[in-house]
Amino acid sequence: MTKRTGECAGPKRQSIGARRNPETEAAILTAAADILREKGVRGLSMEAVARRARAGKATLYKWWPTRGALLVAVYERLKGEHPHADKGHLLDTITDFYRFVFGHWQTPEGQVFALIIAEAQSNADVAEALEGYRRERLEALTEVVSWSVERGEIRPGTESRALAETIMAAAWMRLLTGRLDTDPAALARDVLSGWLVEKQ
Amino acid sequence: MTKRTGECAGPKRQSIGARRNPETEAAILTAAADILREKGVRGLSMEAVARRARAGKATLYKWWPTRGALLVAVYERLKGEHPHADKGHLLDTITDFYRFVFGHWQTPEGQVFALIIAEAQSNADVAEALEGYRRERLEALTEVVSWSVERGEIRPGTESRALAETIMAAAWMRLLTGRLDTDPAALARDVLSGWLVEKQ
DNA sequence: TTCTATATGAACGATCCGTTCCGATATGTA
DNA sequence: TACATATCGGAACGGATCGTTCATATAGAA
Repeated sequence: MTKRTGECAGPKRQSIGARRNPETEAAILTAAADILREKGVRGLSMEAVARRARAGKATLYKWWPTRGALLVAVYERLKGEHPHADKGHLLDTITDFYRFVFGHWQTPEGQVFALIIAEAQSNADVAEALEGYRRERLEALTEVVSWSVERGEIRPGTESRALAETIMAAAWMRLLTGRLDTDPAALARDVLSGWLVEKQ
Repeated sequence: MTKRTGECAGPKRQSIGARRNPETEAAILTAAADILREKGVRGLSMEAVARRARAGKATLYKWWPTRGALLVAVYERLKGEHPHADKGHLLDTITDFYRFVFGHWQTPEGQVFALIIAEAQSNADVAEALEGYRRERLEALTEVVSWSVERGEIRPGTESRALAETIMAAAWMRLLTGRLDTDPAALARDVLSGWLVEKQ
């Protein structure tokens, strides 16, 4: 079994003097993202990224000292905006939320997120970055939920943040167990119906 | 930086004829579990396991062709029973459930579970084993929830399996984001209070 | 006894690790 | 102009692991 060693892509760059070359940074992050898409996280070696980006390993290690740092950088670059458009009813809003994230996670770019969670289990740098992102997303989701609470859609006394975390956990669970084909509307109903004041 | 290469432990075994040596299997799985405890998943190389178990690499690869297969075998051996003692009230039952799993996941043995989930993101064998385990656990939890539904504790019309999955997802979320110090009672309340007929 | 399947230990070529050199390039300052 | 500075690509290193393949020894099964 001959192991295909990654091909080189793109032109070679040079130093542009006593400052960092933005093209080099872009080329490396692009190469890393491409490798992740094509070969998964197991194929993402520093060697392979340097080869593909036509960059020196010294350059790579200078700016991203660990594989975790590189992974986080790729992720920061790829992560899309999660719009939380308030649809007037929380059930619709969360259905849309699930539809959006499941769709996003099914794209090659979105699949990186599962790898980030995986890497975070054995890499403190990645874990820290993931935790920051989780908090950020939780706050945004909490805000949407709290609007619904103010409108009286939800049982009085409900803690918005707790419910938001439940909503988020259900999504992560589907991601990590390969069930992104779950029906967003059904999931939203399963998660939320207990909390809604007006029973459907 | 001198990298400590794992020590050998235990006696050397021999062939016991034209059949598999159960001592070899035990020695290898024990060595793998020990390495996981001591050095984490990054230290779990086939080389290191063979060295520590005083086994030949050929033997290792014969029975566990991939690292994922070995990880699953270790996990199958370590996984403890999750007792779902019905406490009469679902809130108490789930509080106990969270207390048990968080405690278990904080032990060296339990930490393997997070690594299994991580490995499942890039290893189909592990993903399949994880999915089987998830289904098994979900059924057990669903049963407990359904008892509660029958007792009338929960809003009528609640789907036991959906609620059970929500309960489980909340636990996984805490595991994967390093928040096993979450208060079990508070979490159970945050997840369940919307579904309980008698408020708070 | 002969056949078969196992277990250990050693070696192989290959890959990746993290680091360290080198020479070339281009900026900013004196 | 002259020079120090900082980057970049490329190559090499010692070490570790990978997955495979030998040789040798063991002992049950036919």
